[in-house]
Amino acid sequence: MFKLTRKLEYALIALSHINKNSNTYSSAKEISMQYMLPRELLAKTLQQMRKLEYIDAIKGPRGGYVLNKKLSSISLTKFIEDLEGPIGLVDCSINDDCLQIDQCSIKVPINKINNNIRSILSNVSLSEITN
Amino acid sequence: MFKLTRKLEYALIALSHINKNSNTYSSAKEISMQYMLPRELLAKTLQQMRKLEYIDAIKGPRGGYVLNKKLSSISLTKFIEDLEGPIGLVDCSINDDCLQIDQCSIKVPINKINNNIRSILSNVSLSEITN
DNA sequence: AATATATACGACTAATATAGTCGTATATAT
DNA sequence: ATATATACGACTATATTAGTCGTATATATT
Repeated sequence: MFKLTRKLEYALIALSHINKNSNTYSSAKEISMQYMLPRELLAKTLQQMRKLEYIDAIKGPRGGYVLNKKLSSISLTKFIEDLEGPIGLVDCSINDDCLQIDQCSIKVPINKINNNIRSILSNVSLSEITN
Repeated sequence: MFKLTRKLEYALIALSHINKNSNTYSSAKEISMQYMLPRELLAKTLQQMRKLEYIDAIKGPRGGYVLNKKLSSISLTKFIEDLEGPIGLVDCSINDDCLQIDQCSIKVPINKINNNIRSILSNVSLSEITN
């Protein structure tokens, strides 16, 4: 319950690695080998992070990725939602199509908890995870 | 991301209903109709809650379920983990079989966040959700 | 110019987890 | 006796997540 996806795990591990090796470009190959992560999936994740402008990509031999944003300026909520979509304990925290309408007894309290979780994650920056 | 399972949703809705109708027994049929929940799945969920002694069951006509525990005395962490197993953002918060071992850069900070989430949920009682 | 190495990306398959159904047994109030 | 309710295991369906593959493109190096 409440597991992070592997994509997120890999993304965080990759960012941590790229951050610690900011003097060079880190390639998908290098990261996948060092942490024993499936290469192609990691590559896709890195590509997604580049699209989201978390990192920059340099093609060709000796190429790879570098940070493009200050990790301390990114909250975990933003990062998770950028990669995986909105955080919501129940569907109706995200959209409105629920048959229950007024019948539903738990919507309000669940959404409070949802906000609490988002707020915890908002108070954690990526640098706290990748350091 | 971070969605509750339907089982959990149904369980909370059912508890809320049973709680509000503590003068009679609430049946699976009645609850499933009122909230438009799939009957069999709800029934299973109620059976699981009975096994966990959250509710008592009475068989036969006019039978159904009643509360067997004070909702205010049960934390959401306990309830979720009883129904769905341990809360853990990553597998290594739960078990130890990870190839990474020392290599892993994110284990410690992730586990801190995990504890924060568990602690939020621990400070919410079922009565806060079902009232 | 040729080669090797790297990212980019869409299409695909595989694996897993969640959701939901069905059949049958048992208890009990009327 | 009958109807209504829980109990429960086996099963199927669906959705989500995880992972692979093929092909294109850019570029440093020789």
